[in-house]
Amino acid sequence: MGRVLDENITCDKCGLVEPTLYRFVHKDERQAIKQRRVAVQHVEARRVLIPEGTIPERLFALREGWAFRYKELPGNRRQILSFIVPGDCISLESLIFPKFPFPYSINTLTPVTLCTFAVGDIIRIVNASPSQRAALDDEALRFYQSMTRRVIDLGRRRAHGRIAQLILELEEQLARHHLEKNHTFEFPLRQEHIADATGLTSAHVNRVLSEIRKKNLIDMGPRQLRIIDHNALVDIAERD
Amino acid sequence: MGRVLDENITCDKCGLVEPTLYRFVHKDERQAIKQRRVAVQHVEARRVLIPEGTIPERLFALREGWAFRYKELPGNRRQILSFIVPGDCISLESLIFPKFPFPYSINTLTPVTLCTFAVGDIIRIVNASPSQRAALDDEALRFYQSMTRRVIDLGRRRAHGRIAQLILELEEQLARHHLEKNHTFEFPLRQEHIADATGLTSAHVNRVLSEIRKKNLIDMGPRQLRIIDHNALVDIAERD
DNA sequence: CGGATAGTTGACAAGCCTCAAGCTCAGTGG
DNA sequence: CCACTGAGCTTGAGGCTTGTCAACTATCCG
Repeated sequence: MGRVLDENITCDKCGLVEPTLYRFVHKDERQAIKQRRVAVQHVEARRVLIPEGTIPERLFALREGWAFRYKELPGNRRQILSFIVPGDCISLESLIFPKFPFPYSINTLTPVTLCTFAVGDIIRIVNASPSQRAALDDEALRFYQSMTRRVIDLGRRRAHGRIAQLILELEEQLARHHLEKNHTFEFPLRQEHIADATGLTSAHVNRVLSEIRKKNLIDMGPRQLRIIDHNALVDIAERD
Repeated sequence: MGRVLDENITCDKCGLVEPTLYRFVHKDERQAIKQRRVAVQHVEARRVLIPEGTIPERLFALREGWAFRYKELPGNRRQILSFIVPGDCISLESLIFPKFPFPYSINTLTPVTLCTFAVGDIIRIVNASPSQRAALDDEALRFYQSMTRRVIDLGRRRAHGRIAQLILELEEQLARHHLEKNHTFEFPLRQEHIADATGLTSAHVNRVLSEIRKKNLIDMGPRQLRIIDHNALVDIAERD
């Protein structure tokens, strides 16, 4: 699953040291975590990182690229649960719930660079201090809140609201990792991904997206998105 | 919010000692938890137990009756996130995430009897032993899995599938608490509740439910439900 | 018996899906 | 340099699922 790179890629050069896994670990313990790193890997787009049903023993920290959690259903249906962006911890779940058999899979959305650790090692390090544990719990909380919002979106909002909500949440998620500037950020999702996240079809996503663009609320460049009228977008997200 | 009963209602007489809060606590520590009980309360149906935005300092264990987590949206919309049945811990979240401002409310579905504790007390007791903490983590895991399933239902299933899924999950939830017998269990939900949980309207829920009943898959008595053809129901839940 | 609550049903409309065709654009190989 | 290809985007016609609204019925409870 992708080749193991040489050790020239150091954690020190990594622009994402702060936001990723390291946020759970005190500065003086970071040397310890670096030494635990098992591998640094590149993986292509559209590759399964964690197949449904497995209990991962490896923990991945996402340095570059995007991934997503999803479940496949009979009849060519697919539901995307959440997107994973640079600085996020893939399989965060296995830190929170060791021995958790994933009821969904994780897939790469773009080519990806990730650092690999043993789940047990990290759990031990994180649990060593209450404040590190608290940082992890914060992340778990955000995760839970995001699932809650998704249930609400899917249950009680229509296409426009769901899509606006998704865009706003991605902006927020990226902003937390300092990957957003002037309401502009990387946006590698195909319309099919938006559809599978919002419970729609790509044809309908297309229609809604065109509308939103025609109203000059957002601008979509090549793999990039800019929010032009933030307030109007929030309005749609809440009302629709 | 409901009157405080005298202390004649003892934990010993409580048929739900095992499944409720006590499941997180070793047998020899149960005396300790009993002494922490702040109150035993009756609350009527349709009363807010925890309003959106609050950080509960009280922990409720549900002895009798049902409740539910829900979020209200502009335009008379309401999304029910999950149902809480006898033996469940209301505001389980505040054990897992202390200082968690609820992004939704909790309401009684029926008249309810609940035991009240201080969140801090219980957290201390539960964290005192790894196995107690593990029992809580198990519960948190189930909670997360159930949210995941709901996202999948709402995103990628249609009315029949969502409703079948809801019925099956409730059966499972009640069975865990030994509140199910011969595929029969208490079922106090109005069609409106089913609608708000599945993201449908009560009119449509009615149509779908009638169909399912006409096919003799389930039987609905007064506040009671019996699953007649379990396999067929599972089939609908997965395919639809 | 009266009043409230919940369930049932029908007609119609809206939202979204399905399917399919055509388009754009970036890559690829001759 | 250009045709070819494939992936993704766009658009349209028609149909299905579900929503909306309203009237009616059933049931419960005091």
